[in-house]
Amino acid sequence: MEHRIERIKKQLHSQSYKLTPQREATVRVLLEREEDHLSAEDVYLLVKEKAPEIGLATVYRTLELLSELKIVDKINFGDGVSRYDLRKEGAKHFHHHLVCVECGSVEEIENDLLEDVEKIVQRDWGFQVQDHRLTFHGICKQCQKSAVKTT
Amino acid sequence: MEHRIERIKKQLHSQSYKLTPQREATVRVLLEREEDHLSAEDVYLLVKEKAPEIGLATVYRTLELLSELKIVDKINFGDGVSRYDLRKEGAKHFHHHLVCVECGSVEEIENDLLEDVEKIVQRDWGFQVQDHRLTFHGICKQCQKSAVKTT
DNA sequence: TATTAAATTATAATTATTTTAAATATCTAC
DNA sequence: GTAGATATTTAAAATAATTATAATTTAATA
Repeated sequence: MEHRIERIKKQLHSQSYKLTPQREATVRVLLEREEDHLSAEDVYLLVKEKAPEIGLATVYRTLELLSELKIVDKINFGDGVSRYDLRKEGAKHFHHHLVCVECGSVEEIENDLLEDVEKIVQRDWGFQVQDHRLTFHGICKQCQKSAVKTT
Repeated sequence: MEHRIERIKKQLHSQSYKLTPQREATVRVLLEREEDHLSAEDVYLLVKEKAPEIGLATVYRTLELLSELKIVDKINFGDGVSRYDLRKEGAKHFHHHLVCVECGSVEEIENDLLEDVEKIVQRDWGFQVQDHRLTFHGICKQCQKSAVKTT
């Protein structure tokens, strides 16, 4: 954890941004809840536990900054709020998501399943791919099981 | 065009929804601008030309309804507004998008590039895929050309 | 063509996010 | 260690997107 904070501190400094206590608290929340997909409001409430004086606008600004630096990815699952997802260390690509339309759970897929597809896009459409967003909507394992039970 | 409106009318009636002039005007705008990715506001302004008395809330409700009936797909490119994209007739899957980070243009890919990937997700993650959202971010053909020129 | 449930209008309310200006704090260089 | 320049935060207000409300109107059916 401390190691990752140090790294982020360096990333900020290299662009002459400062690591303020508010920013550090925000990053810590993101690290602690790495598996989740928190909205700005969610992050705000959690950061408030560490740094009660922080304002919501600061959280928004911090998340925006981390997003620019590619430390977090901003995603939207269509529910009206932006969510922020920490990039895995050393990950070349943004990971994919499985959103269950029954229970709303969100699972992550680390494997890069799009290598071939990106090659095709590059070759056949002449589009120089930099990043992607891939989300599947469907029924998760758990909900499939429950559906069988109740049938 | 008239044929597609008729079909949509039947789809509405089959769920006991009415095809009001406002809804028809909205659908016509979507048909006329099939290649675009209009926001609710965009649609509203265009519909107003045909039906000046329409309210923005009605446009939102209509788009929401069309979305439920799978006549349009609601997408979000991360710019804070939802966009509405007419489903191609007979398309089994939602098409993909290429968003240029330089000029903001959005290109559509009709081909289903995810068949294999969906099989893998189904098999290895036990996730029953119903739909997907795939967007690539990068540099479009035109912007690549201009970049070469200015270098 | 009268009926009835569904839909629309206009307005207000919510929710998410961003901006502003004044006050404060971080990091660098000394 | 500390001053100073600059970045950052705070708090509040503004903006933007979307949804809800209640009264009025209208589309489709019999």
